Amino acid sequence: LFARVQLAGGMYPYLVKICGLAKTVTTDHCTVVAPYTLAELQNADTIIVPGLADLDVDIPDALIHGIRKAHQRGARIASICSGAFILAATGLLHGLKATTHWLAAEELSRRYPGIEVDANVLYVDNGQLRTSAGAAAGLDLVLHMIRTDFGAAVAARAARIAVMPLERAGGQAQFIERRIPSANHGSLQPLLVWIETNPCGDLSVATLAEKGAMSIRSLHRRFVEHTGVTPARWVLNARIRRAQELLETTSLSVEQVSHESGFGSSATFRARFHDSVGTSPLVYRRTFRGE
DNA sequence: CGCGCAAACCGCCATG
DNA sequence: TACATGGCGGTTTGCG
Repeated sequence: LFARVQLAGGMYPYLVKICGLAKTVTTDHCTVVAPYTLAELQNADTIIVPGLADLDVDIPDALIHGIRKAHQRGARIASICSGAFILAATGLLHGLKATTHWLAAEELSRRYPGIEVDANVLYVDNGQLRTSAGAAAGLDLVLHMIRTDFGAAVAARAARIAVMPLERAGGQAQFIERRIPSANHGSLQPLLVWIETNPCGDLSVATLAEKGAMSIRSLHRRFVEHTGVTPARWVLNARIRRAQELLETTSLSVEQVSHESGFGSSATFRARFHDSVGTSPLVYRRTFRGE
């Protein structure tokens, strides 16, 4: 996913290098070739730690030290799946929230009581340190990084290339509820998609409830349970996301952007935008496009 | 900024 | 009994 990211100017912003202790790593089902050594950890801006096939193997000291050193240097470090056990072994996750594959969550919590393990999220973003659940959640996390690095438009293109949804959940929420396959009843997914594609128009909780064929009370409960935020908050986040994309990719006036994103007035839009993003719409556009 | 009003939120409880 | 639903109403939030 990283390797295919392309900016508007045609350049590829990420250089991906696979490194390891050995030149080749054989897993149950395939062999991975790692052309680079662990020394590469000290040059990387972002380090992705993959999962372990066997949770009981000893984590090599060289790897632990390499990761710690890179962390001190300020490198961004993320784990996928049971890779959280490697990060946990470095001690860096102590006192932080983290996640891992749901089958391994209990074990992680047992071994490292200092880590607040949450098995119900797709990924946890602690800024410099991030952990993600199963393999697919790793892609969600990477997409999230691309979005914060280069904006929604670039991330959207990467998502399209990978044929995956840009946001399985969202906005400002730092974690995302994982959908368990069996929990199909009353899925919010169609509603979320509808909100995402129709930011303008009537998205009051009353119409949302009607659209989702449930009561306002249930809608509210479902949203909090599955997304971590209330319905109105989710709608607001979706509108901010749309506004950001419009600011990034078009030259529409703030007035037009606010209207196209579903805000009733540009005054409200400016206020809400500043609350969520931290800057005004025009400043956001300017800094995003590079002066 | 502040005002007035409507919507949203959420604990509580009844119901199926 | 365990659980999901949804209505009520007091309080908070947010819009114009």
